[in-house]
Amino acid sequence: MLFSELGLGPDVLRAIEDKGYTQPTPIQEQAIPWVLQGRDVLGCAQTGTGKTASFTLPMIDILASGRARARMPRSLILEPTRELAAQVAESFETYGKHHKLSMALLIGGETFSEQVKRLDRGVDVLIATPGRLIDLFERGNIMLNDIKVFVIDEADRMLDMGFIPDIERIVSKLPKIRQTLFFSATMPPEIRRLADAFLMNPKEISVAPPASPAETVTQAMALVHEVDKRKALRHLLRTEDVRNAFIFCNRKRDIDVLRRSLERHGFNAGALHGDMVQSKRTETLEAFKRGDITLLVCSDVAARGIDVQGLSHVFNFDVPINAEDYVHRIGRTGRAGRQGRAFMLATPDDDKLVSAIARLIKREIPMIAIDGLESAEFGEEEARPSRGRGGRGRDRSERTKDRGERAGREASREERAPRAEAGQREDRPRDERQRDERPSQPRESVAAAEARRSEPRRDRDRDRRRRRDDDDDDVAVIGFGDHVPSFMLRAARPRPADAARDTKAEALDGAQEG
DNA sequence: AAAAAAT
Repeated sequence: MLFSELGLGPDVLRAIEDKGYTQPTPIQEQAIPWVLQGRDVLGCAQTGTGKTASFTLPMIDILASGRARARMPRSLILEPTRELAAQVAESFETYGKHHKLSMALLIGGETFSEQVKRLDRGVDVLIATPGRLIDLFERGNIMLNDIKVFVIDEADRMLDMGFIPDIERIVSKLPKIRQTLFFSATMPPEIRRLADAFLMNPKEISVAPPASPAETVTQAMALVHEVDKRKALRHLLRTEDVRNAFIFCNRKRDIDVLRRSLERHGFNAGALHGDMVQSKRTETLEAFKRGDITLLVCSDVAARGIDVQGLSHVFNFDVPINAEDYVHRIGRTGRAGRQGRAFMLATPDDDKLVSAIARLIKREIPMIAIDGLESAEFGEEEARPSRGRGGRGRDRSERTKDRGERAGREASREERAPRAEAGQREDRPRDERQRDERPSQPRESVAAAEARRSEPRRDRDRDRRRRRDDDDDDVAVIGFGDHVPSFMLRAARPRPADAARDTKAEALDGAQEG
């Protein structure tokens, strides 16, 4: 089957040809003729199947043959993330280059004024993430009365992200008579219900997931101790022939730490996650696509759908919490028939997550050893320097139990005479002991006291992590020994209330407060 | 054990 047989107009075909494509993918082959006929489509397809072009190509054709009324937008595409929205906009630009269609990319994190200006000039296509679209609509900047083609992309992910109420609101502003294209990688009952509500007599299309990563991506996993992860990663980066790679972390706060660590060791790394300002996100992704940056340390914002041509490697610095995310992450490489390689660093604690992944992909991930690193074993206790005492030599259930009991002890102590149980204090880390030297506050409820107590502890841990990163990677800092720096006994950013209390406490020097 | 999205 060729693109030229699908009923697309000559200008779109020319753009496709310019791009060097002749054969449509299965989803394009199945969807395009129906979309051109004006039918609603319910498409079950993952990213990487050529789904985006399956709606942009016919939409360009439809829009080209129609006319805008009072310059109102005639089509709307909703995407779950800003990067995906930007990618769809690129697709419109690529395939619509022989047309005079105008579009607006309406995503958060960018200034309103540019988007509003564009809307005022009149656009044919809106490509948006839900939040910004609603915002602009409520400010009266968008008319949705003339939307003829509406696309919901990645519906299951929208569901995961809690966007469904937003989508329902948006749909309620659209004309009842319209064409709706609805795409989802999976069809759980809630998604099916949603589709029933939004679509009219849809043509259902389902394509096999893209060649499962198992076939085009060579996978491997190293089992290492938490403290050795960065070293293990560096070893892989040096021994593998890495052209460019995504390095996935589970937590945003770990991303920049890892990026800096890589940079210190001479790697060319950027970062991408949802807490960065949008301009930086865009800039970084562009630099990565150009090859100015070769390593991109990222969160799952980049796990799905982001298409970087010819990505050679994916590294899972952390084992993903959801098994499906593993498939999405490694699916960034080995695309379009190319070979890709995916490595994962697991720690002894990741036992269950790794088996869940193996179950999902129906195969074991081959285990490799890293030269010069002691390899770890599943089920082995993992040293947790950042937790202070109680990490080594005891298993997790014991530790958890201990923490629970300790919390209980402290709570009851708070209720009774706070200083009475000196004997038990030796069980606790020194910094906590010292905290107790402060005057107690009898009127504070137990819950409030616990909340107050746990807050500085979080800040302490954060500081400790920062310190570790400044140290040489190979040196694990375990606890503080006998010295507790005074700043550790305060919150890192004292709120005015805390500060006041602390000063007061010092002044009273142990006296009881009323 | 997390991340994604409006400000």
